[in-house]
Amino acid sequence: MKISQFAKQAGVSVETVRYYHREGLLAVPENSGSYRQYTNVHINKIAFIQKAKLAGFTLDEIKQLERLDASRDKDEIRRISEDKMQLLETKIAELVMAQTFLSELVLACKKSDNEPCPILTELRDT
Amino acid sequence: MKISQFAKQAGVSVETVRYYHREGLLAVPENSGSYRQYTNVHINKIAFIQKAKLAGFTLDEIKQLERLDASRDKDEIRRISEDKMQLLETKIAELVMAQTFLSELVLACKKSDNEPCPILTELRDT
DNA sequence: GTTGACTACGTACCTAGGTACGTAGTTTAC
DNA sequence: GTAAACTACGTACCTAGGTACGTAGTCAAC
Repeated sequence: MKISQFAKQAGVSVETVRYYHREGLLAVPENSGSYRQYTNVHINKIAFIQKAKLAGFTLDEIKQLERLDASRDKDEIRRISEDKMQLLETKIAELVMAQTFLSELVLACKKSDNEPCPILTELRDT
Repeated sequence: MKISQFAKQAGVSVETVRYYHREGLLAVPENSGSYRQYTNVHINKIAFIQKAKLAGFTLDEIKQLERLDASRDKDEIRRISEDKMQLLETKIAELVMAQTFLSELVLACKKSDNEPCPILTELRDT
């Protein structure tokens, strides 16, 4: 299939497909005539990229995972995955703290009557 | 005090101070002689910005909060804060899903013996 | 045989929050 | 009185993951 049908099936934009080509994430398919012919191989590859993104990997890391897969370097794949989990852990903790902080402020704001909003005074003074 | 001492006390870089000036987040202090004189007012303002960042607000939103504070618009401040909490909620849920997914994969990888690493095969097939 | 849709390619632009650099003026130390 | 350090200002650059646009080629339909 040609690029626009492929992009539609893969659930990304044509520009994104080209971007992945440029970044070396997605092999450029052979031409059939003047245009590139995309196949299920490419669909699967895009699906893999999307899933790895959902798992928190960056595009660079996804490229790296592919290389390690090719070289069957299981230990390194696991190391990278564990690092990523640690990073997710940290980010989650940060966001939870922000959320807790903010929810306390909003609660205080609801309780306050005609005083100035505690959200800003707390941010200023705590 | 002059900008470099101020930046040090505020815990940001000189470039960041200037950036905040450019973005209209931090008022440019009066000159004393040829150079700007920073005071505790500016220190407090930077501290406020840092805390609001920790609470998950973007610099644009922090500017907006200041304006609403000046106009004493408590309802709008609370609305923005609740929106932000919702956004934090969503982001946290996404990260937790990524983390859960990844931890299952790493666990499967540890259990596997001489098979190919399940992390990549799962990403490919699930 | 020309219009419209599609493709390929290259380059610029976008957000967010800065960072870095070059130039020119000023102040401080010796 | 001059060299080092500091300041002000403007502009360019950075990451990440794309998006948008301009040009030129190609293909199918009418």
